Amino acid sequence: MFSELANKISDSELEIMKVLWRANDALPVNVIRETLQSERGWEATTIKTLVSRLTAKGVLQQEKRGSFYYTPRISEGEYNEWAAGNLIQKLFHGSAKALLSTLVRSDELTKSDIEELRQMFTGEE
Amino acid sequence: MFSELANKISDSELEIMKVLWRANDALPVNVIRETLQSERGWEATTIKTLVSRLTAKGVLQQEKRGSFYYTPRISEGEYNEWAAGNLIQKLFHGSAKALLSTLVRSDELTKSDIEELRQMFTGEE
DNA sequence: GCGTCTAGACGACAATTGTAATCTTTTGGA
DNA sequence: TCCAAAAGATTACAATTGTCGTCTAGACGC
Repeated sequence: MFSELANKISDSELEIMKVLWRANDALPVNVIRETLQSERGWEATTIKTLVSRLTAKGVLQQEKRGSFYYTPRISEGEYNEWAAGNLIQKLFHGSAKALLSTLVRSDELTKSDIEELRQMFTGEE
Repeated sequence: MFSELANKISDSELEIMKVLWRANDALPVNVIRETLQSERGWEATTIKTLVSRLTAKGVLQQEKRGSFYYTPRISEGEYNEWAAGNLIQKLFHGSAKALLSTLVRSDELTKSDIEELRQMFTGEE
């Protein structure tokens, strides 16, 4: 039920979302800007545009407290779940196992990754 | 080393790739068209455009045999690996385990999926 | 040889995206 | 109270994407 929101987030916009998710709190644009200006070298207006677009799309919620503060209407976990599910549908015929097999077979997983996964599946609960 | 090719494939273009991957052989546009016209309801020119774009991007290789036959320059496995790795980098800080945890915690995996995965990690080889 | 059909080239056009500049309205400070 | 700085709105503009239409040059049947 978040897919309508999630599939509207572009790559650049995602950077905005990440800042808000990390902050875990409503933030005004200038705080987002401070973070992303150093991290990505973006101009202030670029950030504003992205925030506006996300708000227009309904992905961010705007709240007036002096200036505007923004809150995501979709959590990082929800988004990540959606994105993973989306990939699985699009490329792996809906089979999470197929995705896993691909990862195991590729260089994506180091030996120690595999060991951790093994523990995840054999370990507790 | 396939990332330059992979990250240029758009969603619609991917449908073309899937047909070629399934065929596992070079195909002329009209065969691709027959498949996709029924499956997706696309007009012939739409298919041609997508094939041309993929060729221009270097993702498909064109070979003149009477009419043109097309072959992918990236395999489905390579593409899927790239896409999975890309997702992991973009959303899971490079941790395949984090992706897995998300899948396990979400509805993406059924009980029997999890059982299969457990076997994958504890079973043979 | 002539007309038709098709493959391929080229053009089109709106929506989205990445990246920003400029204009306007607040607003906090001297 | 007036101004500069910040915040927000508006505009911009090229590239990509999704979807097609049209035009042309061969290929094929009669």
